[in-house]
Amino acid sequence: MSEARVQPDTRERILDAAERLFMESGYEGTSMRMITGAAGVNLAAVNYHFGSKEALLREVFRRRLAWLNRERLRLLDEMEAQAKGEPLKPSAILEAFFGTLLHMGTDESLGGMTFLRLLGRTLTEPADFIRTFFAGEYAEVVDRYKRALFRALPDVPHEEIIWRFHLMLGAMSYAIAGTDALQVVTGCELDLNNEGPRAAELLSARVMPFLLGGLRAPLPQFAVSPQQTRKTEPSKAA
Amino acid sequence: MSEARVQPDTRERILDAAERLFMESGYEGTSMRMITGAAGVNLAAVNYHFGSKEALLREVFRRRLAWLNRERLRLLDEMEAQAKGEPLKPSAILEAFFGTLLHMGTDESLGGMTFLRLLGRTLTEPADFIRTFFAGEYAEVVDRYKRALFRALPDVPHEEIIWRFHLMLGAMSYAIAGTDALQVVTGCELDLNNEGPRAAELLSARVMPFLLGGLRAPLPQFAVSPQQTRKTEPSKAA
DNA sequence: GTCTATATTCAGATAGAC
DNA sequence: GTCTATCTGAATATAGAC
Repeated sequence: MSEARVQPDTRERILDAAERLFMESGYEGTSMRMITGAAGVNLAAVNYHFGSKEALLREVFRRRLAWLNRERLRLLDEMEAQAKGEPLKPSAILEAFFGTLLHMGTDESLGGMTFLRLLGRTLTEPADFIRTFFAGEYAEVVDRYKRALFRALPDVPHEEIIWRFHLMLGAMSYAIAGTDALQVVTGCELDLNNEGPRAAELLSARVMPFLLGGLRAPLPQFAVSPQQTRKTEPSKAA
Repeated sequence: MSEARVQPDTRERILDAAERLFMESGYEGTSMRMITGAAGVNLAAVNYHFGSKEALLREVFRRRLAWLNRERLRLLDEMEAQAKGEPLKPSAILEAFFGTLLHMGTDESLGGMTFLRLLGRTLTEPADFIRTFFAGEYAEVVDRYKRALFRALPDVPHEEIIWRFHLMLGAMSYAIAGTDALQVVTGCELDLNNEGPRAAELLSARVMPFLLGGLRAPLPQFAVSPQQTRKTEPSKAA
């Protein structure tokens, strides 16, 4: 990376501004003029540096997901090496997958809470090119973690595990992205916005027990077919 | 609001088309021309009948949420009357809140799966007017259900209950709205799209145990006693 | 109530001077 | 690499005939 010290690097400023604005207003709701205005650069600079608005969005994510994917794979490799062939604990798998994500929220150089919220929100953007982009970016990591969960929960049908993976992703995404949306719905302000870097720790303590509780909940009747699974008694709260 | 004649009712056709297109492409991603084209009506008809695109969106939701809110309140009233002052069971509360929602997915006259997915997806739309609209529509029902949960879980801090309400809403919304988005992420096709009316039953059997497991998961350490905010070990492992 | 035609604004993208 | 000026198309909305 060539450090443009004299100037605060046009490229980076565009990416930072786009990251924040896509988070606040969504992809369709953010115009190039809003981005270049906020970044303090010329309108033409986006197309010069990135080629198009779509390509800009992809680059906004690529620079963050590169680290996230690498870290998630590294942690899984490490845990599996230590386990010497034994299945991992579900809680350890979730901690690696979601904890790594939440860690980004504490580190501004990894995008901080802005990127976390952008990521959660963008997963529901309907545009086709966004969905195909994420499919490619996530494929390897999700496949590895899915297989780790299959081994960790040998009595649970694979389809059920995939469903619960979906549900955990959904809960986590809303917990992060929908902070203000859901606050409006539940009419109650949660202490996330004012906490800055600590927000991710608070989130983690709140969310991880919920996810584990959901993942290990009793199976629905019709899903138990292959071999009668011991009903995981959902340890009562409080 | 005056009744139109025998016609296939321009107003309804616009609402139906808008419901589907907003679900598929989002609010910003759907143009008036797409809507009037799909509905087979004139472009000017939307502004004649509804006044603006924003007002159209609100009306799309109002005609469905009227039933949903009424039914949710009715069920809660009924249960509370039968309980004669005793707290309700958490599972009964969730069944009333989320089961009513899922029931709409089985009934085409209530919008079917199209509306369910639209609702889940629209909760994350960043536009301001959408968020304030939902705040007003949801206020009463959410307040009533929150209070029912407070009574049902007297040992759990209110803030924790609200968080878990958020998380349940998020999981449910993604399970419904993000069907294709998350399928792309997890790289696995779930049997939702082809099941038609049965989709809601399948969803219910899959999702309700997960939600209950999450709601009743062990509490994070710091939520029990307000002073110590230690790093939390989310209780038991596998 | 429905339609045509149009006003107005704003979007993404680019050509070409510097 | 950066900037001005502009192209082209599409968006919402409305005026006014029928």
